[in-house]
Amino acid sequence: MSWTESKQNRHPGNYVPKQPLHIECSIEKALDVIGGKWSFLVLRELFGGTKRFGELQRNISSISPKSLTDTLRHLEENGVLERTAYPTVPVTVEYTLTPKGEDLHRMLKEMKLWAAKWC
Amino acid sequence: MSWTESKQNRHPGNYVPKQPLHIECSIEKALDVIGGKWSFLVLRELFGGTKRFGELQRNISSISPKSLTDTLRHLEENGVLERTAYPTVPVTVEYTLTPKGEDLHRMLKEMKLWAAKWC
DNA sequence: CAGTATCCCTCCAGATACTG
DNA sequence: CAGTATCTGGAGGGATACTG
Repeated sequence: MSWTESKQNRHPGNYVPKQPLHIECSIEKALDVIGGKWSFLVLRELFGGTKRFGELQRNISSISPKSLTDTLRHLEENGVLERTAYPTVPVTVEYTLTPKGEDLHRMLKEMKLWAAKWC
Repeated sequence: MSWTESKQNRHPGNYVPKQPLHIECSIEKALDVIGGKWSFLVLRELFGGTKRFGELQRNISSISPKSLTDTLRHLEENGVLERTAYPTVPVTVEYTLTPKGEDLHRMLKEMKLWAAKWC
């Protein structure tokens, strides 16, 4: 998908950090996961438990199916959620946070605390 | 600046959250501050102390003056850094984190911890 | 030195329509 | 139901040249 590629290009290759590389790389990775336009809204839904495609689409009312798919794929590729398809007719698909995804809660909480304090 | 407006539009108005509004609004605000393409690289420079425009431009080697200006303005508008101009010839301008900006450190640390654990 | 001012162009987001 | 396919506008960002 183009999103992944473009996000990786967000900081052009000729930037050479002077401090240990893993610092900003890891921050960049975290931003890559939650920084997308819809990512944290989807994550927020899933913190409330497993959800299906249609539920997500309804709860995040202005999202298009394309954007939702893109977001879900991106989150899945990053291992923060899991997609499960059941061979019913019609098909049933569920999205659930992985432990890695659940663990994002601490990060988001800090963001919330910061904003609560300063905004 | 168009950036500010566009960022505020990132979540279209017709999305109506079902849980307390301040939760995702605050997360959104935090993301608005650090989520920009260059934001956290600039912030990272400033965590190391006050810097001048030219220093920032040199240290973040691939950034254009336009993008650097945009990023600095955006951060200034959000109150995380302060711009100080000294009437020397030629002009001297310094950028320093505000307490609000310094306080972002906790957030970024959590992001780093998450990535260190899972990536 | 620390920016503006333009131009240009890529490329993603959203809308819409369609389908296994 | 849970997505793809396709088209599109317009913002975002780089390059370059210029300036108080």
